[in-house]
Amino acid sequence: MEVEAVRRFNRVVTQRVGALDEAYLGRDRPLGQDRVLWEIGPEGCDVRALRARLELDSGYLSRLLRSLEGAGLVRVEPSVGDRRVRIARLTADGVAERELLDARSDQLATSMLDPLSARQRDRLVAAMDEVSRLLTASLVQVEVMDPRRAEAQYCLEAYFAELGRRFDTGFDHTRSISAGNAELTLPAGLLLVATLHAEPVGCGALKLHDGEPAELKRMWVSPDIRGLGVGRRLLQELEREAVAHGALAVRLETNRTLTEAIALYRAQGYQEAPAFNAEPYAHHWFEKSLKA
Amino acid sequence: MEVEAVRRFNRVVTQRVGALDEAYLGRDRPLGQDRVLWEIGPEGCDVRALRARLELDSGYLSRLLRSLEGAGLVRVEPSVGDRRVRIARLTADGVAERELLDARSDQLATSMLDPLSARQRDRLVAAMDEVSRLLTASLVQVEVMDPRRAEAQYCLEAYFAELGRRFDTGFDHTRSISAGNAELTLPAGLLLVATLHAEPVGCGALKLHDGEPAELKRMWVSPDIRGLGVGRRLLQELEREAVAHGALAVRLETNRTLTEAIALYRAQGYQEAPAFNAEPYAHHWFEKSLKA
DNA sequence: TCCACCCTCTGACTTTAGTCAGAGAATCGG
DNA sequence: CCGATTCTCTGACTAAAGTCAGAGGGTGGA
Repeated sequence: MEVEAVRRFNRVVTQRVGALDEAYLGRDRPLGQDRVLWEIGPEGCDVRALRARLELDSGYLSRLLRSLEGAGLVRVEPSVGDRRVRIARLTADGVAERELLDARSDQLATSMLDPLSARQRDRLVAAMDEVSRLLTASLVQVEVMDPRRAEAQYCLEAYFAELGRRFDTGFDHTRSISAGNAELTLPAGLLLVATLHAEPVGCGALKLHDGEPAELKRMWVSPDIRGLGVGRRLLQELEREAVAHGALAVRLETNRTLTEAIALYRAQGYQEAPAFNAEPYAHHWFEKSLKA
Repeated sequence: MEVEAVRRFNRVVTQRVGALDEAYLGRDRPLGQDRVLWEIGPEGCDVRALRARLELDSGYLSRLLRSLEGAGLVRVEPSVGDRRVRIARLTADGVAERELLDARSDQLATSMLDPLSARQRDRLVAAMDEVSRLLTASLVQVEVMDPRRAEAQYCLEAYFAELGRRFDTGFDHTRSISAGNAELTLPAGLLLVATLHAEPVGCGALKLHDGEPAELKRMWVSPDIRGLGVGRRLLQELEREAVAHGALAVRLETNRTLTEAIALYRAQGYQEAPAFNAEPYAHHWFEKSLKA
C-alpha cells in the first residue's frame, strides 16, 4: 500500500537523519543557534529575511542573534538603506564555525553511505535524488493570485525576460497581444501562480470570453524547477478554472522555440488548430475541448 | 557529487517530514507523550521495553506515563510474573487517541502524494522504498561478539531452527560438526553478529586452524532483512578477520537447499571444492584463497 | 509635520525535554 | 534468609525552545 510505504519512509528517515543531525551538528551550541549561523551565510542576511526563512518569532530570533554575538560569531548592524532593518554578518570566527558545520554535514552524509557497497551507494543516491525532486514538487502550491502582487509581477517579468532570450526575434511585449493586470483579474480573466516556500516559481493565465473559448496566456515555469510537473499542474488547474467559469474550450498560441511547452500541450490533449488571432510572435495555435 | 545529493535529501526531507509531523501529530499533546502513546500499542507494553525502544531516561518516561495516566489514556499496572516490572496499557480513550494518531500519519502520507500525478506518485513511492531499505541496511552494525551473549544465542537458535525447517532431512545439530561457544571464542575462532537498532539480525562464525584454511560456519541473516547485503557484509568481515588471524584461505560446507547462500558464496569468489570433511548435512564444499 | 506603520529588541513568561541522585519495593542467587 | 541487583518512581534540577506584550527608534505618505 502506498501510504504504508510513505509512512515507513518517514519513520526510517526521521530516525536516521534526525539522530545523526544531533550527533554531528549542534554539539557545542544549541541547534537553534546553529540553524541561524548557517542561514546567515557568508554574505550576511537581514534579520527580516532570517525570520521569514526560519519561521522564528522575532523576539526569539533576536535572542539567538544576541547569543551568537556574545560568542563572537556574528555582528548585527543597521542596514544602510533602511535603518529599521538590521543585517547579521558572520565574523571571521563565525565563518570558521560555519565551515565546521559544513564539514560535519558532509561527514553525516558520508556516514550514511559508508556501510554500503558501491552498487548500493549508487542506488541510494539515485533514490534520494528522486525523493528530493518529487517531494519538492509536492511542496509547490498553485493558487489564483492578483496579478499586481509582487510574486505575480516577478513571474510575469521572468516570463517576458525568457521570451526575449529565446525568441529568434527578441520579444517586445507592446507588439504582442495584451494580457494586462485588468484582463487577468476576474471576471475578465485570472492568473495562477505556483509558489515553493512562498517564492514564486511559475504562472499561467486565462482570459475569459463569454461563450467563446478561454485563452491561455503567460505559461511560465522557473528554470530551477522544470521537470517536476509544475507546468502540467498549472495547465490542469487552468483548465479546471476555465470550466468553472463556463468555458467549453481553451486555446492558445505559442512560439516555435518553446519546445517543452509545445510538447506539454500535445501531451495534455491540445490539438494544433488554424491561427485564431494575429499574434506576431506565434507559430502554432492549439485548442482543446473541455466538454466532459 | 554523492555527498551533495545526500545533503540535499536530508534538507528536503527533514523540512518536509519534520514540518508536517508537527502539523499533523502532537497537536493537543507534547510529542514525547505521543511517541509513548504510540509505542505502547494496543497490546500494552512493559515500561522497560518502552524505555529501551524510545531510548528515554527512566525518570522522564515515568513522568510521561504519569501525564498520560492523568489524561486517562493509559493505565500502568504491575506485571504478573515479575512485580518489579510494570506494564502500560491503553484505556479505551487511549486506543481511540492512538487511532487518531494513526489516521493523522496516514493523512500526512497522503498529503505528500496528493499533489503529484499518478506516475510521479509511483516513482516517489518506489524511490522511498529504496531509500528506506538502503538506509536500514546502512544502520546494520557488524561486530565480534561473545557467543554466550543473548543476541548471539538468539541468532544461533534462529539459525538452527531455520536449518530444521529447510533441510529435506530436518536438522539435528548433535549429528553435525560442532562449533560450540568455546570454538567460537578467540583464539579458537570467533563469532560476528549483525545488529539493527540493537536487535540481532544476522551472524557468521569462523573456526581458526593454525596453518590450515579457516572454517566458515553459522552464516545466517534474519528473513526480515534479507536482500540488504547483510550476508555479503558478514562474509567480507569474516574474511577480513580470517586474514587478520593469519589464515590464507577460508572454506565451508553447505546444504543444497540453502540456495541464496550458495549464490552469495559463488558471487564472492568461492570455488566449489572436493569434500574436506564428513559433515552429514553438506552437499557442497567451497573454498576461497585469501592471498592478496 | 504628523500619524500610521515597520522592524527589532527586551523583559517576563510557559512548555517541553531531558538529567541525576536517590528511595523503595521486588527478585534472584547462594 | 541476606545481600546484591533490578525496576520504577519522585524530587530537584537545567537547558532549549518558543510566546507575548510592549518599548523605542525609523520610515513614508498625507
